[in-house]
Amino acid sequence: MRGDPGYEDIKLPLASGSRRIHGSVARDLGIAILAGRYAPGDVLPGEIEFSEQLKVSRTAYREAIRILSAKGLVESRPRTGTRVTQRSRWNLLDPDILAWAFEAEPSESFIRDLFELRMIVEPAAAALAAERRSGLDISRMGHALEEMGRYGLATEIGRAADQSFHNTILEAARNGPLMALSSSIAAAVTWTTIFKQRRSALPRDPMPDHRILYEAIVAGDIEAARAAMTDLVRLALADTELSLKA
Amino acid sequence: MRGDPGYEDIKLPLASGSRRIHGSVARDLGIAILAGRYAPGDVLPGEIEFSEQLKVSRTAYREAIRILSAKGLVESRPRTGTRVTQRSRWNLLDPDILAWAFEAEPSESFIRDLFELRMIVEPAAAALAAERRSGLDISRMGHALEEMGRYGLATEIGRAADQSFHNTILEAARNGPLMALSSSIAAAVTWTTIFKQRRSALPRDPMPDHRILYEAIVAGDIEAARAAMTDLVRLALADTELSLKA
DNA sequence: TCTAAGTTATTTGTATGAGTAAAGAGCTGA
DNA sequence: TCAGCTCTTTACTCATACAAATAACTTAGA
Repeated sequence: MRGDPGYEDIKLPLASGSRRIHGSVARDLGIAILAGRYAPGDVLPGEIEFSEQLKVSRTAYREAIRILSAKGLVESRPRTGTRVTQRSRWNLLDPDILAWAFEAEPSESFIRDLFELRMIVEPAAAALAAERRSGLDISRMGHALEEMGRYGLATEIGRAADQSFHNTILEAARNGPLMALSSSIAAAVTWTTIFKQRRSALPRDPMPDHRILYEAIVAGDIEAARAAMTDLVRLALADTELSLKA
Repeated sequence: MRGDPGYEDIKLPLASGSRRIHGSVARDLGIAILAGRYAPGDVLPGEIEFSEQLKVSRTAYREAIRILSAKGLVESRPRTGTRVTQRSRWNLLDPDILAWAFEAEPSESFIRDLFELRMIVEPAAAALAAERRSGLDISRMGHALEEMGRYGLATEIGRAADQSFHNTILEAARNGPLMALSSSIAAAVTWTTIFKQRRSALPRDPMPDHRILYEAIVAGDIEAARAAMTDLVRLALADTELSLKA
């Protein structure tokens, strides 16, 4: 199923590959579902048969199914078996599901939907951050920005700084659920960034936009921060679309 | 822990109490964690000890832990045991977690955070819906609105219509991740609505605001839809704050 | 013939016990 | 002081048996 090299080599910050068997099985099945190899409504083979087929114990298999069930991908009942639920019941913002979706070659429309959501959420978060940021937030963002400038997005450490920059903004917004949402999206952004890097070098220097955003938040200028983040996401979308077509 | 009657009597649309043991244990522990009875960093008792204490088999207990782990609440490793993760790693937008949070008497700040997120997401969703709605969407919304007017929010069927109304808007926005986000929030909204109802009758007729929103979406007026939804959420927040203080 | 109650068979759910593998703690030697 | 080893605790995996739930079937009664 995955003769495709390259993915495994990328070290994710929170991928938590979790080499445990139940984790691997959940991951494999999750990817298969998101890839459409099991469609909503499909009934999986029975526990005994399927676990034998996967060469794992029934216990491990069942724990994998519990994981998928917790994320809304499947639903099991006695007698009827375990079936894939309707797509509308999937927790598409779950970090694992997003990661799996990107491993399964996400559709272009899915990526566009994610960017649409970013365009809604992140400017608002930036605005809140400009309103509520503390001195600590500012210094952290400054540090991240500096590292980002020094190493660039082509390096692991540079991407980590980018993530840290965005993450600090979301922390500064002081909103737990919003933070959770952003973490998920951030994971997806990481993947799209990697996508971009895999095709070609980034065609544009991302630093100026980041600096404008940073200045706006430091100044506490709410509307400027909102506008700067809007631009930033828009440009990221443009880059992504470019690399998808390329 | 909960001598407080009333919760169990409320029939939720998708509560899916799932009377299976692993589900109950996950629910109980999840509520305990969200209530702060187990704090981030705390280590749970060992599998054997804890499962005996809970009077369930290790199998069922472990499946419960897998569920919590899938939602980011806990993390288990050999030798270290199972510990509650940092709050920032929790999937606060997971429908189950939101439900558990409300069972655990959510803090006022948490509710405010949720409304803040609604204020960001739902007006944008309404705007998208005004842009993309189909005839089917319109007729569904109209039907829901009518039922809502007929039965009122004090009845089960009326609340279902309210949910259906909002749900259709989010469907009309044609964005999977946004839809998933909204479903989670919708669940929370259900709870806050019930909260409101428990204290006192709703002090204000919600229908006019809903009708204005409906008309805007039907007319395809993007900005009007955005504004109408903004008002609607703002009023809902005001009502909720009122009933929290009462 | 149709309906409703009861029965059966199939599938997931729960329990238990044995053994494996991972990872922190402590020891040992340089 | 520190690198490496052993030890021990803990979750992880496996196999097996049995229980519970429920869709499908069967049968009794009208």
